[in-house]
Amino acid sequence: MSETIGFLLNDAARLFRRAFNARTRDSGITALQWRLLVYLRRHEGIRQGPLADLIEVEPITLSRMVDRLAEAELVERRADPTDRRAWLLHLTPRADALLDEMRRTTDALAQEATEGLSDTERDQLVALVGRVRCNLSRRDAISESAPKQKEAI
Amino acid sequence: MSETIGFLLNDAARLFRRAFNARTRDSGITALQWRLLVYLRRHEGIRQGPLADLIEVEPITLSRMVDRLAEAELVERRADPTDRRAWLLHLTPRADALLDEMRRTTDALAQEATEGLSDTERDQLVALVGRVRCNLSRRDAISESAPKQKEAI
DNA sequence: TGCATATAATAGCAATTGCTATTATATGTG
DNA sequence: CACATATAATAGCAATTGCTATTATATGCA
Repeated sequence: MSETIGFLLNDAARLFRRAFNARTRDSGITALQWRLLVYLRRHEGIRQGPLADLIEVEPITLSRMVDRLAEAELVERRADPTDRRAWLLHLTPRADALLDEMRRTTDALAQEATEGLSDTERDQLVALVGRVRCNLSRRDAISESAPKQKEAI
Repeated sequence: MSETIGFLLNDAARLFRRAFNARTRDSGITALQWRLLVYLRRHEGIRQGPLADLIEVEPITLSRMVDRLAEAELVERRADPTDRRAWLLHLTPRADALLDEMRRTTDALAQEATEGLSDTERDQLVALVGRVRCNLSRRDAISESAPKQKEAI
């Protein structure tokens, strides 16, 4: 009654991030960097701007994250042959190995998070949260188009 | 299959925060500050340290958040009569009014987030996410007790 | 009581993030 | 082709956060 679904989702997500960070502290990357790598694996060769949209940070923030990940030899910037302003991002073999390892961690964590839930309930949970995400991301796209227009002449 | 529940929860929570921030931009407070106020309403007269634990930021961070909220006349620090080191935190009437207004916003947002879900499905969602939160928060308490011990003599 | 230790809050510093402006390059239009 | 406008990425600055150290006060124990 006094707990909105938003509050609950945020709590659960924060606890998940915290548990993730506690388990991967020695790997040297954060939950946000992990997020970047996961999306990059799904979109090898993507440019910085679109990847910034995907992980929902500002382009300049992504640029600096990539600086650090390139320094750590997890991400590689390659020149875009079709546009000399742009970089194409690629994972290094080291990142692949790291992600495989992380995958085991997140699987174990997901298991712990859903302890006591039946298989059916797990499926329901994933389906329901997925629908919420879908609802919010549609809304988001709508409400975001407005601020993006310049102040009219 | 490639979406862990952690990823999903984080996506949904982030989209929720973003929608919240978009709708409350002119109120002048952020989602994190709102979180502080909500917990404070439930624990009027709490000290800074325990409140920092509740909203899961460092004590120094909470101290500075309270600086700003006191400046905005939303929170009031009162001396603790039983311990001269401590402050007791209280909401101002302004904060009460703000929270009531926010409540309408979050209710509407929760409605939008769960659009297309039946009442039963909504209840299931809240129950399932609640169980996940409970699982993770138990884990958390355990894994946190370890780092807290000093390096043994 | 007297002193070592614990606790509540805060300050200094470093790291990270976003806003705004800037640079380099691409694209559209006459 | 020439020039205005758009786009990809980055730099400067300000705000926020956490780590570590510090100050003031409280508590436990001889």
